[in-house]
Amino acid sequence: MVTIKQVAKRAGVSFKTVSRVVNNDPTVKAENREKILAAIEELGYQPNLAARMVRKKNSDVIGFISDEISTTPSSVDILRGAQDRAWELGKTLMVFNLDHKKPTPIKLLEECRQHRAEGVIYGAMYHQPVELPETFDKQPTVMVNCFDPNVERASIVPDDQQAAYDVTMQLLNKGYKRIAFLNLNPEIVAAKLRLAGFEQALQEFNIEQSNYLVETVERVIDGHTSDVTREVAERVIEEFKPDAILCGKDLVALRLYFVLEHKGLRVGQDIGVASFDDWDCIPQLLVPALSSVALPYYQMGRAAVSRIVEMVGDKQVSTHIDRVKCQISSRESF
Amino acid sequence: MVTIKQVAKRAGVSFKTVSRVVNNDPTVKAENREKILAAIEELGYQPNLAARMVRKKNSDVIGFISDEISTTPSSVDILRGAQDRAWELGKTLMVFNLDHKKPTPIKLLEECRQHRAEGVIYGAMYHQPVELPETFDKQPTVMVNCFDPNVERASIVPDDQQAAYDVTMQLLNKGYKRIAFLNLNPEIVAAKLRLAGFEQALQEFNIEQSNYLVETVERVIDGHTSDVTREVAERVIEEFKPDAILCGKDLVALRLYFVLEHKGLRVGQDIGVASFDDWDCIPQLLVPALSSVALPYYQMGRAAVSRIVEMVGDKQVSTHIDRVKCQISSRESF
DNA sequence: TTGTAGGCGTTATCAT
DNA sequence: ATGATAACGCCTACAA
Repeated sequence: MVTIKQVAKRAGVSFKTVSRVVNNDPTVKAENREKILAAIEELGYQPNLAARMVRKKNSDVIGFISDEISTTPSSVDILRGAQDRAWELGKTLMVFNLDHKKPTPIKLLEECRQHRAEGVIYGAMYHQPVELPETFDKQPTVMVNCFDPNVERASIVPDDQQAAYDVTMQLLNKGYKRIAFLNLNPEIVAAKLRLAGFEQALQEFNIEQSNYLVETVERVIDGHTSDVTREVAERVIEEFKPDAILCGKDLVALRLYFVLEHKGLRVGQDIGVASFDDWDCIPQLLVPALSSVALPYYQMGRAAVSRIVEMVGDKQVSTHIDRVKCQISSRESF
Repeated sequence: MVTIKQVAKRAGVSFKTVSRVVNNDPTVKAENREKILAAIEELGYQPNLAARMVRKKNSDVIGFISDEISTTPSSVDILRGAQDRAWELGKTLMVFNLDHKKPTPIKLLEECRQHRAEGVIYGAMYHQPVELPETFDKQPTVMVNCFDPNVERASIVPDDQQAAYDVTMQLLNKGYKRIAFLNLNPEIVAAKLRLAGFEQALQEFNIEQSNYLVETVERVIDGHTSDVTREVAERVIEEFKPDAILCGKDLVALRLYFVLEHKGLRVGQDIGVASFDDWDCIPQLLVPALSSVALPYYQMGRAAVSRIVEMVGDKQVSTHIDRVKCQISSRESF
């Protein structure tokens, strides 16, 4: 590999002058700068970041420990956002995956520290509580799409309650009066928060208990989650006769579309449908296109990096939880 | 940060002895090893990889330039596979995303070289030709899910032709006699290869041209691809009356299911359906569950890292193209 | 404006 | 079995 000294020799100056050019120090004679830049070009010199890192105190590296994030199709956007923001700020994101049978978070954190990461981001595949080991206190840490139920830690999560409130309000404002909510497994954080937002909106409209319904479409048996959307949806439509259905995620809506197609009910006309996730191409693929509340994963990823860089700079630890607003992608299903 | 010297002081030995312990050099007295390990534990010492890298010639870093890979839900599995394999081999994968309006591949390659990456993997979101700049010749390079149409370069791609051949053979063996193939945009590599595999199987069964049909379900207008599965499927079913339909991807099959539901045709009974991708939970979500040929993304990611590590070790450049076999996930749709 | 000396944390060499 | 000493490529401080 080409070193700074070889460039210096080629350009006929001392290596320090080359260093100045590389680091944009203005105190270099234009003529020398030209020569040096030419030499750099010719030799294909690239500064050795490792050597630089040894001498300087900052590594410009941010660790990202992703708890099955890249296993889940939608939440990869967190990584994309984080990557993009890191690039903008001149930082390098070093990503480590954490799978079922894979290294512990502690091992991955050690890896981060060996690379002298200035801070560490811990991201989860879906909004959930995560108890991080104490070792995470040793450097700035930001949690994305998760939070520590015991310790106060800087966190970025989607505002699920606002999301449910907003979409329910929009349904009510459009005149829907009997809404059924096909919620996810009630144990998960998002389901709880969305239920709260849903009921909050209903209260504002003074909708009575008999005029709305909440059902779960996920059965958990032995830790395995199975989906029962079709049977639940059929029953709900038969017995409760809703004029609109809010789905816990796009895949629930997708199954619902099949049920409605089968029953001859036209989405957007005979019955309104709304959903959460706005996952990839699924909403546009459906006919009519599904209105869905987008989870702001990309923004969350960006926010996480912004936050960690702030923490590294200020040294002041602000441990508040950022709830990122979710936007409704309005289409034709209600 | 704790240095090796601080550990040495604590343990009452020279820093070189500590270095030996850290690097598993057996020539250290057991008693001293104990003391040193204890000191390391107490101080929370983590070796500085940057400093190590300055001294050693190998960085154990592999660069991964992902061309919109993480934008595409399925192909992230390439990254997962690469990460996993890298971890197994004691390497660190440094991932850089390449988006539409983002840094050029050349810039990202420079980044890799600044980190002294031992080799670079270039991954694409879907099987396609990619012309890499000449600068990629300067170090071991492996292409995943893509290939260079001009230069011979080590590449890992899915065996689309075999995939189509296998699934078509399976359809024919099960007794289907009039197969319609709803293929993707014929300009893309996968579509061409699959068509070849499809026809190869038909020939082996001596199926005449009048007894199979190939249609495109993607319209490209001004560079934008739009899907016309529904209208094409309706026409094909009406006019050609196939007993089985092979879909270019799961999302095409998904749309087809709606058409079939609408027409009252029962999948797996009145008509067989097969597909490519085996994308996430979509195949299982459909009723009956969709049989689909899985793209071996995870394996390809692993293979890419294995390959680059070999190249780094052997210095002998083998530029052949690895075609990774695709497995059929058999379910109930045919 | 430029160059020299010293040091960052580690590994390699060669004594002891 | 252990420890000085040099070296890696770069940056900082200071001197010229």
